[in-house]
Amino acid sequence: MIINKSSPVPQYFQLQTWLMEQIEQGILKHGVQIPTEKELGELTGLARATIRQAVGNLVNKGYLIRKRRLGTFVQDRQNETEKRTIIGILIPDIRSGYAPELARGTEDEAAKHQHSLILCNTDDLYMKAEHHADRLIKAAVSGVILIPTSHSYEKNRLIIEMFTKKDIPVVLADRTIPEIEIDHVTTNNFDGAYELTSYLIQRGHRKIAIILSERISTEKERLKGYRAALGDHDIPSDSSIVISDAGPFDQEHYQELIRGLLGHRGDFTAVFAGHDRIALIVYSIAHEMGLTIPDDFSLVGYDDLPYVSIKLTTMHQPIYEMGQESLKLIMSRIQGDGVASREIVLKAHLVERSSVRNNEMNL
Amino acid sequence: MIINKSSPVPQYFQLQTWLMEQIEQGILKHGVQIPTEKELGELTGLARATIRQAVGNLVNKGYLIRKRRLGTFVQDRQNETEKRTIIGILIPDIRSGYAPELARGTEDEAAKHQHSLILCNTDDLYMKAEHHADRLIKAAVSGVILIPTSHSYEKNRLIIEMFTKKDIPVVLADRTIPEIEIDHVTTNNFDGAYELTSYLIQRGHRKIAIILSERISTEKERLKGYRAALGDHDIPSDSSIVISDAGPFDQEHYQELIRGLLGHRGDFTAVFAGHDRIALIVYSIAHEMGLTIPDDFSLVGYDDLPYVSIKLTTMHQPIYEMGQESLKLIMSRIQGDGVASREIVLKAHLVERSSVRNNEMNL
DNA sequence: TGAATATTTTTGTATAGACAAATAGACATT
DNA sequence: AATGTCTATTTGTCTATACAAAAATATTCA
Repeated sequence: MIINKSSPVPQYFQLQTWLMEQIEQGILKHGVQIPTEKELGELTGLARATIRQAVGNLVNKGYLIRKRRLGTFVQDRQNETEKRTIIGILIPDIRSGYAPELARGTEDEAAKHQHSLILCNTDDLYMKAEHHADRLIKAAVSGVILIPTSHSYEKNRLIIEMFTKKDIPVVLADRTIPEIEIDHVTTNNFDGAYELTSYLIQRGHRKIAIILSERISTEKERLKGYRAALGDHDIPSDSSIVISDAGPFDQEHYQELIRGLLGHRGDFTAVFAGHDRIALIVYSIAHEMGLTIPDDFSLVGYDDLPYVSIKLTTMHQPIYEMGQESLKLIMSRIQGDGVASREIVLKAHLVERSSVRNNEMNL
Repeated sequence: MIINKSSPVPQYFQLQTWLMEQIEQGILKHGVQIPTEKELGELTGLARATIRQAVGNLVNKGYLIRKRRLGTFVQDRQNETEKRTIIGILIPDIRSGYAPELARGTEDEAAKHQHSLILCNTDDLYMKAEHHADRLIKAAVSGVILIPTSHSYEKNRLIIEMFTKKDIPVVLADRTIPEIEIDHVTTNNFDGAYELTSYLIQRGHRKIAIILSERISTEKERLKGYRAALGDHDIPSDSSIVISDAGPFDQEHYQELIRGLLGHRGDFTAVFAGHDRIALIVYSIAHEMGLTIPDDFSLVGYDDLPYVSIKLTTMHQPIYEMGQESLKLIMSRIQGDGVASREIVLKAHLVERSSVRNNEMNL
């Protein structure tokens, strides 16, 4: 190693750069002693003060550590990675649906890995999501769990790119985005809806109404499962009792749709609500109209939300586990897994309560 | 300023300390030029290299900034505060009760102030709380919102001290801790319970059962309000229908207690549930036993939890606002408000639904 | 053998002096 | 008025030297 005395770059800086390269290229590894100041003096022909300046700067930056009488040693710069122990979660609203359960599963798993969780509510708005993404990047999160919004796939992609540009791994939870290679965790929505629909059919229901929003990937799958089950049982689909474009969840809008549906009750004997919150609205509207469940019609939901006080037969989704698995994927990416994007599909299972009437004898 | 040449503490360190004190005591303010190296040399009698070492260290630490030809200036250490834009929230369980609403209010307000929110679930366990506190401190949060656990005031204090030792402001939300000077936000639990009890009395109820846990500060206040209302209406308290030591919320335990209470139904015409989750259990146990509300007995709750599908008359607590106000208190502390500890009391209001029967004619 | 002591090495602290580089501000030039 | 040049000042870089302090190692002594 030669110091260029005529270079405009300071000699201490030349030495400092040289040492840093050695460390970063792994030539000088953690714990290894670098030459003593005297030796460096002989090597470079520089005065000890100059050498001290170079080494001192690297000590300040955390690359080296000096030990009196023993020498100067290479330090593992674990500080940086140690500081970055935060994961972000972008969720539409922590108050709604399964969000608390998901957040809890994620946080518990994060805690196991000594990580913290930053909670961001997007309200399905691009502006808010962007704003949060910006701050998450500034906070140097080491990974992000995203529940894609139902509004625009394009916008979701933009958000994802904000992170991937900075090499921050992203995992999608529950919902997916088409045509994008990214780790994601879902449940078997098709199979679940198939099972749930078959359950209704087995209990003698042939006129099964359904209400959900096709625009959301999970509900789209459920609609497919519903149709497949009907088809396999040779039941023709009746489009008048299929509301598949209900749009993103909006209390009032759904109330209206459901009032409309319950208006011509002769057309169905059971209602498949796209998820439990829809089922709750169906229940309350039915109550309003003086109808009782399952006597006047049967009702099933999807999710198995906690703290639901009605006896709703529904598909239990392993939301807590979804949070856990999402975080595990993030952790494996953080630890440098370079494998292709992975998909984890968890299994939902039917929870039988008492919102479905057995109509078999009526057949 | 005199350097003690015979002191065992290095002279550069003496100078460095002196300069730092000047800055931290505000004698040398942001932007002010400190004496030039030459002047410091004359002042202290030290060699320039020694002075450079002292000043250099402070430059490294970010206290000073050197400008060639111009001199050395005091730097506002805003980097740190700029990076620290994270608030922690310690909550028993994000899934339960009003936690999501509180988290949402907090997060929205934090976003307004360009801050992020780290969510920590403690499960009311000291071990978990300590663990989270540790990591929040390492993550350099600039403030913490704590929902005290019901288990032990001592333990809560320990957690608070972990933060205050590091000058991290703490705000208590909802529940309070006695004998501790700290910012907190609550609702008027006494007045609310008084109003709610009076409401029942006005509707002809004189035998009002209550179930809650006195160990939780909020519920203790509610019990007092309940008793005050009874007293003011000259209704003697019947201890056989007062369950005030139900302990921290535990689904199964409460189910048992409520089954016991509903066993001797002649003793009361209304039940005051300490909070909505208790009310939901009362409702479902009543349902199990074939009782209907409000026909067989009346029921009121406290909280006004969202997504409750029964028509429960209850006190609406401004939980979202509580989250907002808590965060505002934190922000004012961050901005250096040194005032004495503050208490914000928000107002709850009665939400009349249909779980209370008007018994007035029966009197 | 084991404890006390001395030696040696390496970083830590400190001095004195020199020239380089940047630049605000004064001054000169176009 | 705009631009270029000079100057003084301050920090930036660098050398050479000296003694201090810590600590591993060798040596001495009881």
